[in-house]
Amino acid sequence: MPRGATLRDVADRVGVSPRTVSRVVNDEGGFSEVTRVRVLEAVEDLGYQPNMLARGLITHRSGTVGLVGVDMTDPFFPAMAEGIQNAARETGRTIFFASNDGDSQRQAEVFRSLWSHAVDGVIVFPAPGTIDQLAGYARRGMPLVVVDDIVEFPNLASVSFDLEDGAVQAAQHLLATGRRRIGMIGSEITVPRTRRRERGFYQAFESPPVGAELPELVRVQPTVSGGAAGLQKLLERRPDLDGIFAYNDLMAVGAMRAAQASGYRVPDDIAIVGCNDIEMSALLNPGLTTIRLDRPRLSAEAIRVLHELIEEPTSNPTPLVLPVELVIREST
Amino acid sequence: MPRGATLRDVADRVGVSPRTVSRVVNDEGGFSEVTRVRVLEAVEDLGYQPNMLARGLITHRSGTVGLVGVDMTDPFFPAMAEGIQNAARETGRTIFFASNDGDSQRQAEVFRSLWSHAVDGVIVFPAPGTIDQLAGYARRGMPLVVVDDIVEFPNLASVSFDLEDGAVQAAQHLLATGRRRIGMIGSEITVPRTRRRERGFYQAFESPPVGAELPELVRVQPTVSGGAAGLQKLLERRPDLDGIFAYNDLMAVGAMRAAQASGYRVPDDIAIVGCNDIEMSALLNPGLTTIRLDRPRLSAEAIRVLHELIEEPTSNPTPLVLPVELVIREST
DNA sequence: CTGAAAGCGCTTACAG
DNA sequence: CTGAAAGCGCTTACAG
Repeated sequence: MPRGATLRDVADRVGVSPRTVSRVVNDEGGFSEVTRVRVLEAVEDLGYQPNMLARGLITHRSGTVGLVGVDMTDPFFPAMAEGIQNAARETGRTIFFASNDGDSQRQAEVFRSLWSHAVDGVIVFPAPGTIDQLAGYARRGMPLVVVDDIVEFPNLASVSFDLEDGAVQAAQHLLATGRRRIGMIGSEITVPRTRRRERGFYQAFESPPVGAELPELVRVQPTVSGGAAGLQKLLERRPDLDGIFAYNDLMAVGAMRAAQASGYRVPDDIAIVGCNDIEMSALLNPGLTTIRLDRPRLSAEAIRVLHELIEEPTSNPTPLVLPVELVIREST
Repeated sequence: MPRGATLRDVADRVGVSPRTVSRVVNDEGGFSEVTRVRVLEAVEDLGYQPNMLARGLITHRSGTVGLVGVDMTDPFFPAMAEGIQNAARETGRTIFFASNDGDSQRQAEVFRSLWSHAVDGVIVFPAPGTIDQLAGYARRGMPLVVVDDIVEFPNLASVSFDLEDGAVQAAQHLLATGRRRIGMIGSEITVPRTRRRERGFYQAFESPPVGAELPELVRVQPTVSGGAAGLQKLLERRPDLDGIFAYNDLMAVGAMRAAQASGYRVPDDIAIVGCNDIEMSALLNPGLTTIRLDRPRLSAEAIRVLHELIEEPTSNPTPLVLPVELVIREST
């Protein structure tokens, strides 16, 4: 941490008090045009940059926002993080970034650190089972936005995608295109958001078309290899399976490769629908039919809601749930 | 930015001076066991967390490190960022994250902000043409590590991959597997690192096998659609092309899809080699032969070198260039 | 082993 | 329109 010019350095050069420089730098008004020009010249000459540490100590605004993801290598995450980072910059805030690795302990460490650094607020993709932990920070006055989950708590907002409906759309699409023996490869991580996707999936079978059989469900790790394992399990139960809905696109890819390796053709023998529409999905062969999430929209809403919370900490915002859309490609 | 318990709150509760609490919290020694226990109890009870803003103001160590990427949605980046973030956490530092979008102006904004927040150092994937900008910050005392480029400057280290050799390996592999009419799809962004890859590519043709023709080169945007356009351009020049080396995997995917769309079989008619080994490359059909970069290694080295620079700001580190490896899959 | 004083670089509240 | 004083929450340098 190098030392640059200070308010006093600028003041000494111009021959005014630090208070006057502060007024000009923050454009508070109450100074003459001559003073303004001379101060700004000195600021330029000395390369003065205000020290946010000193400013934050007084104003209780550090100009920083925490972004806590699960794992940056999740292909769903980077586009969201990029959007959040851009939106934050436009409001003059810088992003602290950290991963919780889906682990409650690690998330606790991360929040301790963010608290120490006096962040103005945090956007978090919560580790499973950490809502109480988060609510604790919200109670202590930290503005918090939970992404990808539906939570109601004072000083804590939540924004998420309507993936219950996404699962309905996926299953209905499989049924509408003539599939009758359908399986879902779900996630073995048991949190409300995984359960919602399963609920939507089953909901589509409440008034099934003629000939549709009861759907199958397996739960595996939400990874490529998990998806492959899930497909194997489903085929053991039911070798004549003709449609798959996977919890996410990575699992769908795994299932697709495993099906092809077992001699099934996609989509001729088995149709596959994923979820998330990650960048890779359009580039696969065959292209993956999936549920598209408007990630730029979620990024923008998350930052917007967080800023509202920062300005008005007592408000009790209602959870925001964004619509999703089926994208049909060659895998169905 | 909420207000938590302060050193004084803890001191008042125990009945000692803030100075004593400071000693215990920082484990400086010079206190009795009784005092230690009572202070730590009070710290626990009050949920005291040191304010890094106040501490940083005095110590000139903020406990933060900047990570400046080009664009988080570049599939090469997230695994690196995750590694850097984990390594930083182990040394008790938190990451400020920002993208420069490959733009010099934006990078300048980002650095102004990082300077204001008094980062202890920065790891940067530089925007094209910004070495002078970065050298300026290094000169002002900011420890800096440049990734993916070779730079020599006081107080500034650089770590990168030997992609000149990677290009040699790629071209030699194409030649060794019998390809004779080979093209390279290069990047239109003109910086030393793109030129190095082209140099390596040509180097492999300095003593070519019998029948090998002079290679072709086109330069396009380093994206999927750029790769597709690049392949079209190469085929216009030379419809009997039988081997391609692409600047990165995204371009290789674009070239692969474009070749297939034009009726060429991969690898039967045209073999394709990419570069970077992003996660997607193993999941394509056919799987992409490419140059693997040891990203965890680079992350670890970047943080290690940065910490050395933070401890010893005057040292003049030699650029670190890491070896790379060809990964053969079905596209060749 | 412990504490009073000064000060990091700013802003707030006040006086002129 | 301008400035002197106090203080944010800590650490440093010193005294006892």
